[in-house]
Amino acid sequence: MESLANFKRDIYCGEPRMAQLGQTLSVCGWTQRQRDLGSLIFIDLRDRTGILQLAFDDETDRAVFEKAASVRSEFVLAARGILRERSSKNPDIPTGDVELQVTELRILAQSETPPFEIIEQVKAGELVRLKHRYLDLRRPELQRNILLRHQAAKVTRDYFYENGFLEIETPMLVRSTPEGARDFLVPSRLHPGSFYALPQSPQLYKQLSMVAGFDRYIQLARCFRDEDLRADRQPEFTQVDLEMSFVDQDDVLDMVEGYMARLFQDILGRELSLPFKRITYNEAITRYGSDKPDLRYGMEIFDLTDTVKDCGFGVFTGAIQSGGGVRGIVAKDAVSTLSRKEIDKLIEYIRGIGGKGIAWVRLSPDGATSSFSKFMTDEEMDAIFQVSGAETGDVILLIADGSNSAVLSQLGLLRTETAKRLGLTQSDQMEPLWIVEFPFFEKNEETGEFVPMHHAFTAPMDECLDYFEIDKERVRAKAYDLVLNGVELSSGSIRITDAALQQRVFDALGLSPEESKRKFGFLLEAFQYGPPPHGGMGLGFDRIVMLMAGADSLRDIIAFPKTKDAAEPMTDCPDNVETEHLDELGLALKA
RNA sequence: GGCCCAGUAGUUCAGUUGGUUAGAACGCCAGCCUGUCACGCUGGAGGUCGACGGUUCGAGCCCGUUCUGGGUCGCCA
Repeated sequence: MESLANFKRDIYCGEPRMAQLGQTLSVCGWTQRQRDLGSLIFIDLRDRTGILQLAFDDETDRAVFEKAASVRSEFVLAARGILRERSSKNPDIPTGDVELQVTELRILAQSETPPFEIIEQVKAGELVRLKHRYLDLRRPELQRNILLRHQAAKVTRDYFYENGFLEIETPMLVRSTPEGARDFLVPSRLHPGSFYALPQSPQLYKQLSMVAGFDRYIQLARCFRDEDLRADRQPEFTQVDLEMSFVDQDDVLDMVEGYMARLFQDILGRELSLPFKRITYNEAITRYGSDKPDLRYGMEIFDLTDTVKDCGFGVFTGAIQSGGGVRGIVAKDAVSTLSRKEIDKLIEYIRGIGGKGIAWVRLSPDGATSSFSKFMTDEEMDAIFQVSGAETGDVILLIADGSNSAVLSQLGLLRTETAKRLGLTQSDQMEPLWIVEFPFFEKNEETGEFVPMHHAFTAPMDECLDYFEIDKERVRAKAYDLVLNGVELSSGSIRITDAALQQRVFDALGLSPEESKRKFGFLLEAFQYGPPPHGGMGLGFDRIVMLMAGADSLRDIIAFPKTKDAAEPMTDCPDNVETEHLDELGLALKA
């Protein structure tokens, strides 16, 4: 190992060009590859900007040459030399016209042979890469993603700062709230038996910042939720959290649309056309069976309930008689992709999510085949074709269930799954969409209780105030979600600032005055001192970066992510702690 | 918590109806090589077949349990 003394890097590996020919340059980096041709050695030196070829030949000092011969993959080198033109050029890399004829070489660090190759098209599995995350991060793909994330963070701050937002840090140690997701708890040493929670979002603090008069707040906030993971869900994540005073819904949506447009323009050079489409929650559910539909493809849901209510197929009539219905989607030009075997897989998928099955029609050019036509008259089948709008080459997929909401949610998932199988989700089109007019209440199917769909401080729509006590399911909220290509990117709302209205909400939720005071007293108290009308939202920064990077998983755009069960293989976290440590916290583990 | 998929050399994988000494590619090590850039050529090393138990004369292969990783539903803004 050699020292860096009296060596000063003056250029990154990815930068040298023909313009610098003849100059003496100093570079530092990692050995991508060493090629020893006998009396000629090449080393590809890599840093975060790219690769530069170092050349050693008979003009090289013998000791330097032998040192170059000893270099192996991922050795850290400092090299000084003269930039010269290559005799045979490499058009595949930006520095491919030049190479550094090395006169001085230092091996700053050696390296074990890495457990996997540091290359773009890595073949190693997730686990081995996560165990050596610092090596995986050296790969160009992850280097690009982390750089992209950095740029996105910068554009985010630029945009909101330019629009008068203040960045305010909110606490990481907060009061636990029983609502919503599970909290990560942090035991308090100074208050044995008491716990902090890590914030699920800075919701209450940003509202208090509005009461404090900061008017516009922004934070790239770390948030924590102790729930099961998915490809697009990590236990800790970053939210572009914002709140604005003296605004109504449209002001917030406009501000966020401007942000998204700026982000995509500045970073990807892509134009998002404004304003974004808006549809209501009810419309989204009826047309797409989802509150986060992917609009890159159609496949809208149609209703066959009336058409088949008197047909001879018991599955259909049975569902309708028990209060449900029959609806379906048409997969355009899918007859070759959706063979009977493939449809069987879809049926299996539907059963996996609690459905009973799929009734289908394949309209192949040499005649239609169907799982249920033998129960139907020709006229009834024609009516189905009519309503569905299906044509030759299409496949009709139908779901019948005794509950309409089950029909719709199954079709929503089936629509997504079918699109995946048809390759419709490969498109790099961007289809942003606002979902507005969310229901205020959501009925818990098990307990029958009404809970807020968003949260208890969400303002109801003005025209819904009359239904609060008489028809809860009819109350809609000034709550909105931003969806991009089927991914929920953000949600927000206008907040309640009127004490009397807030009390009506608590009453409707069955929260006693004592209970609401105990849980949210500080907020209610603050609202007695002149709260400005305000609203805002929280955008999933990780998901936005994921979409911009074209990544399939959040793990690809977070430097040090967790695995599916919220562990980190590299540091073996979480881990046990010493008994003394627990004692100090007044904690004991269950045997 | 449910369902599905995967686990064999450092890595990615193959491994026949259960049958002798478990293979390939890349990587690694050594030698040769003056224009390579996924250098080339020659040779070599490298395995608790995730773990435990069972069936069998005999298990990488069959059965059970379990661990690990991934996807998904529930859950979750």
